[in-house]
Amino acid sequence: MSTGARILHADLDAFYASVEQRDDPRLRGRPVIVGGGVVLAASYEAKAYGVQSAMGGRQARRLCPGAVVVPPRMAAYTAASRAVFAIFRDTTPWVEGLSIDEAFLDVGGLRRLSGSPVQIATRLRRAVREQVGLPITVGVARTKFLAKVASGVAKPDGLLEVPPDGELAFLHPLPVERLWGVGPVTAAKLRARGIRTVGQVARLDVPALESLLGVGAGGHLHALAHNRDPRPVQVGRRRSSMGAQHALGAGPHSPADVDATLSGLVDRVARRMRAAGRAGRTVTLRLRFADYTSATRSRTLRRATDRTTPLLNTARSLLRAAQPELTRRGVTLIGVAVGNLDDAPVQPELPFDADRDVELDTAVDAVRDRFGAAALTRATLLGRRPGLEMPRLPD
DNA sequence: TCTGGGGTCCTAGGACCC
DNA sequence: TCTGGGGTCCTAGGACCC
Repeated sequence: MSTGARILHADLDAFYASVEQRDDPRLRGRPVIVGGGVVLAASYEAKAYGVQSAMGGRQARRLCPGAVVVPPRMAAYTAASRAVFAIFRDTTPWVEGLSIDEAFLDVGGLRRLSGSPVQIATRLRRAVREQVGLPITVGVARTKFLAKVASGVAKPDGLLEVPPDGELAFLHPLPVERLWGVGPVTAAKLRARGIRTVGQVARLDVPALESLLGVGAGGHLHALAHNRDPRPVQVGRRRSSMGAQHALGAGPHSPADVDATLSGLVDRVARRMRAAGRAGRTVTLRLRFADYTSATRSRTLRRATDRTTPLLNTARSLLRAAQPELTRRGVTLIGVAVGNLDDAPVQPELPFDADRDVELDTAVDAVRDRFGAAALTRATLLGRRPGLEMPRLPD
């Protein structure tokens, strides 16, 4: 068992923009911005001018007037992502996808077969370049967290290994913003205490960090600063929610307009769920108001569904309840997400399942014996266990 | 700096169960 | 009649990531 660096974090560089440059030679070497109203991705030539993801389009154009702005082509990005992930899975069966353009790979058991992790990473980068035509950066380390930090430091088109005996020397000089999980809010709180580097975080004790950031975040950050990250690479993770949202203009928007938008969103999500063979139980309505505050309203159904009608009815009912607030505060964004997605989407018809019946009967009897609860019916038990669907009830 | 669209994870209180 | 503790589920909000 190797305890050395064995985790790869592979991350495509400026993914959408790189696909555009690959497919249109005229864009190569030029600053490219993907997206219209907002920057979805910027090529490294554009980033040199200060253009960043999530930046407003107007500001981006001001920073980089020479940029070529292209609309997104999601189908092309999806196809490129599939090709790259095929190379990942060709490298090792232990692949944990994080998003459309990055993944963790555990190559710890492959030394004899494929060479050292750095050799494997080198070949992986070459394969992605030659077969898909895209630049990719790989971080190599003993933990997922450190591999992710390493790829961030090595970008773009780089490869960086953090050797196990050099972990803290690598980590501690870095600015806290490099830590995965430290965003603007946490960074500002730390900065207010004069804490700028990971090493400074590491010198704080847990109670100090917890009082500053809360119990969860404080403990988490303390562990990361000391490079404690026991999480294994997880294969076959599935998403737990699917959603769609749409930013409306400044408004005002009539209830009919909002409802039409809502219908379109629910329809889109429901179609995607059916295409993916997933069903869900929790419908969440997301709202953003004119002052950019936001709110969510959710309701959990008794049974999972992938049907448009019940999902839309639920979303509409949440919307109706929030209507006064919408009118008063002015709605600027509306979103719908379905969560609690089934783990077992392919649910064969269940005309009869003796094992389940016996299991339930036994459970009900045991509860009755112990609590003498005459009111405790089989139905209440079923209601508490949504995954368990009974085709028939006794009595 | 006036901000899209897709997600994950965490926290906290209340209801409810055992 | 009052009391205790552990656990899960639901809802809402928030931080963060790409």
